[in-house]
Amino acid sequence: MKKDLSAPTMKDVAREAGVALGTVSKVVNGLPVGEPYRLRVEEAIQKLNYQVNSYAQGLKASRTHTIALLIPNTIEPFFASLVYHINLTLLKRKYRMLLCSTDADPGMEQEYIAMAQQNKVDGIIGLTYNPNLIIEEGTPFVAIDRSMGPRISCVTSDNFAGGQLAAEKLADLGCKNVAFLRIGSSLTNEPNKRKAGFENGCLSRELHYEMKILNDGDPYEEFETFLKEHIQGGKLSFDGIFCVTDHLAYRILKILRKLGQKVPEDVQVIGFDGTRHFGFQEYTCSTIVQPVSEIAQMCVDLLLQDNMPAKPPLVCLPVSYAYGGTTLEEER
Amino acid sequence: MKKDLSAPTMKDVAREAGVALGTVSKVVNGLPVGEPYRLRVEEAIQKLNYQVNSYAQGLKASRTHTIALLIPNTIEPFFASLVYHINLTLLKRKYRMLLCSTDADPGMEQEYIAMAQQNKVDGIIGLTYNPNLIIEEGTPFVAIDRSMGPRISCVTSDNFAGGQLAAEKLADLGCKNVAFLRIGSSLTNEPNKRKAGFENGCLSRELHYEMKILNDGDPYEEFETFLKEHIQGGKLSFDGIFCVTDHLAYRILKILRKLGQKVPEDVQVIGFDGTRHFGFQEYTCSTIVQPVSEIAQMCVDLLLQDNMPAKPPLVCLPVSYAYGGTTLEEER
DNA sequence: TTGTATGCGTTATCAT
DNA sequence: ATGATAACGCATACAA
Repeated sequence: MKKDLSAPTMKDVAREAGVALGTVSKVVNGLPVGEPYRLRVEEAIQKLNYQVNSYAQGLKASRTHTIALLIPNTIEPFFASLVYHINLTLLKRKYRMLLCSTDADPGMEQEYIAMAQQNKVDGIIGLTYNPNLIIEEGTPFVAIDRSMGPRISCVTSDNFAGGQLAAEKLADLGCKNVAFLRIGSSLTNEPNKRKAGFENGCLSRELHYEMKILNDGDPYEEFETFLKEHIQGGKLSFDGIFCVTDHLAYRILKILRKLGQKVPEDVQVIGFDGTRHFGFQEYTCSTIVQPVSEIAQMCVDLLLQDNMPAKPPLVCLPVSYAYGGTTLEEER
Repeated sequence: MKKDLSAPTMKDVAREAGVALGTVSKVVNGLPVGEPYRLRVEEAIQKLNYQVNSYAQGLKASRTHTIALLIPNTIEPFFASLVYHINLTLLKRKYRMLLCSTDADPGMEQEYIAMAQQNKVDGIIGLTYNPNLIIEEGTPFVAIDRSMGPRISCVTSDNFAGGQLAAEKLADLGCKNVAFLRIGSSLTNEPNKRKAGFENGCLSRELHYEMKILNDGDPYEEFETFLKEHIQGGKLSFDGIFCVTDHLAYRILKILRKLGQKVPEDVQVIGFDGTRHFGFQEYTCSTIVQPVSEIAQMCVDLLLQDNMPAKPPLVCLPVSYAYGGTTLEEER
């Protein structure tokens, strides 16, 4: 018996089965083939433990059944969840995922794109921060949370509606004077619309509001200072706070605790994202939940263009409110 | 000018630069080439925006610079952190990562291995649960947290030492009667040694302990029952609890709160993993921290066998204790 | 040192 | 329907 140092190839299978190379290829790809032939080939495949070589396939067909996902990291809950759901969606379609964790570094993002292109991926899904990212004409690309020009679809939550919903919820829950807190990149991106939505919601419900907006790198202490300034005789003038992310809400909750404010009795807090403890447990705070699974599905659908009408420039998916302990319970 | 529907190849570059194919190959791979040639080739590469085709490379060289990572999901913090750090380590070595999220499903794990093999990965890193996982002889494999036979290296934290450390910490912090709580798969794996380590630590410090061990699927309520049974007149008989993971600790903390027990005043709690809020914030509880970055590095080193002596069957990396609010502060 | 030729494993286009 | 043969883009042994 011959020891195979390398894996068996179609040629080996063909020889074993006593048929021609082309026949084996057809069997492997499920093309019509005479029944007796098919049987013999399948037998040979079993016997030799043959597996197709995706690299040879990809070289020939220039379709690799692989996509690249560019994401800042896999650790922050929202990103982690995106990765998980995109992976799941791809798996159903028998696609592989090349994970590209970029740390939100513009240079790294660009490098990873080059890598993906060299790797002949069938497409790229990217949650990126580089405003000047160069994507070659021929590479299908779907962006998450950031519009990147007309050629590229962008998938995102309905951030405006989410902000609005937060305002309405706070109003429904009895708030009279609320605050919007934000920290994040100064780049224009879709999540920025949460602010406008919130303002809109406050206006339509005649809810008084103030805003405190920081940029990445600004010290969180400014929030503490801001809140302190609004405390008179131990009482915070706000009875509701909308934080642009659950992550921020977490930090604000800590500050509030430190300042002796009770949540939700003294002040109610709503975050954004739908982050859960340990991924699958309770919400970390009352929150506007992003439809991560739907976002994942939409990205993949758009990228692979199955039964997709055209290439919509911007797809906004509906968000929902979830109680997470930092608001008063719904009256019912 | 010819419109390229497909990307330029080495042949195009060679023609553009007026040199032979082989010369271009050498330039691309950094092999010695006459300076004037090199210049012209590099110019042509710039001009045509040439990129190597990894698939052609891989087919020829049967090295793909790609590894597959099998992991249950990317959502639970410990897994998410592993993915992140492994990705980082691979990037430094210019390796790509095929992410395989298995949901800890034995069938899926096996399928993903076949996929990885078809994709000619240079190796696989796997945190898997299938006790009968079949890995072909020729595929380099490094396991995390589970020994998989003599041929395969396993990388893990020093779980035994971690358990022991937890016991010692509790003793140092004044505990007299402690409990060990565990839930998880009944499969034998490395983290199971936490129990033995804890027992050992208790014994050597003459610390009285009890255990409550559940298996996956058992209802968490049993922990609540267990704890209730140990409350006499509102007072819990345990003054320290070691939970096998931070995740479990989180749930136990909720139960303790419900039962009116104050942490850390009435009872101190130590978890395992080193989970942080939102990935980068404070620890979710006082905990035994796994050296995730080192684990990642070790896995990759072992897999790629650079300056690695032999193939050690089991590598245990040192853990450390971190204060996270659920124990009394260290006296100093 | 540079150029040429062959083959990697597959698919697809042909005749048969 | 089946079988031979030519690409796919690159690396490399070998000839120049």
